[in-house]
Amino acid sequence: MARRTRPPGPLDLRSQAILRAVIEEYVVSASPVGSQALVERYRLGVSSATVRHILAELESAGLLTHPHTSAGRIPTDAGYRYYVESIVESVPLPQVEQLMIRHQFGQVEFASEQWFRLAATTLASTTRAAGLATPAKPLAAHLRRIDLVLVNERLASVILVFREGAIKQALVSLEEPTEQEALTAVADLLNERLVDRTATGAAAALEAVDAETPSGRLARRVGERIVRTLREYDAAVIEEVFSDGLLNVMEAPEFARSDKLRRVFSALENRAWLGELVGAVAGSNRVHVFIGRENQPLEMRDVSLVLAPYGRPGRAIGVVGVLGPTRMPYPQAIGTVRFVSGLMNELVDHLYA
Amino acid sequence: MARRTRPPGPLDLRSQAILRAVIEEYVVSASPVGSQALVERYRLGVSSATVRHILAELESAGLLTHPHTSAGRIPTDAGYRYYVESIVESVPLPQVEQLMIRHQFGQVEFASEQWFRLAATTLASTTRAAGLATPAKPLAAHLRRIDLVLVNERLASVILVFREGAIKQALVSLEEPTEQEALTAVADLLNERLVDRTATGAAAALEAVDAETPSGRLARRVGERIVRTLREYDAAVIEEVFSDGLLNVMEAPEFARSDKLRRVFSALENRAWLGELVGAVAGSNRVHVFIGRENQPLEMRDVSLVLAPYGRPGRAIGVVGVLGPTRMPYPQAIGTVRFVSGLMNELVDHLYA
DNA sequence: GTTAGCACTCTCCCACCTAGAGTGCTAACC
DNA sequence: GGTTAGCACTCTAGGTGGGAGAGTGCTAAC
Repeated sequence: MARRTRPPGPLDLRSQAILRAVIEEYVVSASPVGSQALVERYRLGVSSATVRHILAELESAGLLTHPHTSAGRIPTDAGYRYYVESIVESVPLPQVEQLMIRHQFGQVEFASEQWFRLAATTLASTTRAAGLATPAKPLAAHLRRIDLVLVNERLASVILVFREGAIKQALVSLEEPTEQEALTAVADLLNERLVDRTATGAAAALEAVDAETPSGRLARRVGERIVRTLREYDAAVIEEVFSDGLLNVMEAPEFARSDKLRRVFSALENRAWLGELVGAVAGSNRVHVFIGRENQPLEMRDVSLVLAPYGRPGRAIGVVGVLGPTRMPYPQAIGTVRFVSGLMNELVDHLYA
Repeated sequence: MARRTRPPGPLDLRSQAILRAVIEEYVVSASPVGSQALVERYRLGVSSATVRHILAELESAGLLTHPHTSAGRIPTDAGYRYYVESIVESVPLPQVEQLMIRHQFGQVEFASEQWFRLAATTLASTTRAAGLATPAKPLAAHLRRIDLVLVNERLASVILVFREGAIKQALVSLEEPTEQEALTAVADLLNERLVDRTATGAAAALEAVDAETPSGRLARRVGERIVRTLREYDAAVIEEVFSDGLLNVMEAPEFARSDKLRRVFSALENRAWLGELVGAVAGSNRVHVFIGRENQPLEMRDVSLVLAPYGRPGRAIGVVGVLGPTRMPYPQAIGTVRFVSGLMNELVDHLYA
């Protein structure tokens, strides 16, 4: 038997149809699919013996597998991959649902910090999987405005507004008792010098501030805090990943025992990996699919991700998508993610138009 | 047998000691405790037969129960309640850990939006349960400052800074193409009229703005958006519940099958209930313990919560605490929650001092 | 190339058994 | 009267064995 996991290669149409049938049957039934069931439920025009023959071929090509001798076939990760790449088209979200979702987004049109949350929630309920979304993070933060508010005489709150609409806040302790007027003057000065700059630009501009006068020292101190906040903001790969509908994933029978679930949750807490994914997805404008063991951290071996970027290329990028069991209705998931990322693009466009 | 769940009543010292031994043994072993094991591991000075007798009494008092005839005893919710109320004192966190935690909080002393996240993370890792925390939400939002930034000629971003240091952002669409100068003028006007007011006060003050001039109309439009944002902020019972370490809960053997876990997660998504809890806890300055079925939503029947408020009574209140299986080391959990809520109080005090 | 037929394999489920843990009760003891 | 040893009893966990059912792979015929 030299034909052990022969590389996939192009499949003839009949084999494709059978692979497709196995996958689509398995996606709904969650249990191995036998040759009998296939001939009964799909008009393949051949007998179960022939189907068995082809199933054996698909298995030796590495696209299907066997839990044990006398069980039906289940797709491998490679099988799903072939299915997604070569067999099916994505299924667009039905018009009715598109309208409903547009309506919901209309409700939060003027609350930009809600957008990505709603995206995750929408994806979760539409695909019955977990929805994921990150806010659109600027590649390099450009200051748009600085605001200083006195909290008490030795503590000030710095509010930074970025060109992309994001906001950051930080506290600065003050060396001397200070009044709001002095702070406001410093804010005016810093607005003049630092606005429209990135972290390094702001640091350079700050050097030019006279450190001899009391107000100059105050400006320096506050300015340094601002630069540090900018640097921290730039350094964060992703600011936040919002997820919703993890309950949907818990309901899948493959996660009935909680050790598998635990793996998924611990992977979701793995910020470094999520950052990498966002990076991978942000590059192009497509919907990306990551299936089972294709995912770097082994914890994610039982789930698939369907992700798409949104935002303004080169300026601010976020990611939306779904996470579900590898046994996932990919065509629908891809269609839904495509629609939602498009919607997010429209919203973000308003900020730049 | 008329002695079916006789009300607890005061227990003699020996019964208390045995109840305590059963609970503490069960908390670490997670399996029913028999009379034999008790005499072996705790010097009770009596034989297993006597212990059996007392166990039977504790059971008829409703403090212990039996999974089945030939199994040992496990505590009931009432048993844990009696244990927490009448038998044990809370165990303070060891000095070493207190220092480590203080050090970590020192790192984020000037990043107030991190405080409650760190609280949850700290509680999770220290108690090996899930940590929960809400930001300190003002009871009624007082405006401290308004900032307007032009996004594009028909869209402006409103930034509201509250007395308590919180920030809210909203977008306003503008009826006519507008320049930043005009917006800044409006911001000055609104700052003058609306600052230090609550939602209703601001709405009243807005009435006085002349709606005839173009800038008056702009001020009205922006002002109305501000009032709506204030109202929304006030209406939200809790803004956000941050949780960390849910993995710890998943690891407990009682959640090996995922249906129980699912219940917990779905209860955590129940905002209304969390709001009620926060309300209940916010009133007094104690650590509150909610055990198993004492919790309103039946989904929470398998877990306990140990919660404490922090913040400024009458002004801004948040809640920190842990969520774990009912089989939880209560004395340690209570001690840790008490310590962390004290720490949070210190941090918040800086904002008011 | 396709199909019917068939032996084979493996899981699932049920019934059954045994060992072990722990109980409740009773009678004796201090 | 409280405490204890002894004992019969109950229930679970875990192991064994067998039968039904599903599905396979192979072979020989079409």
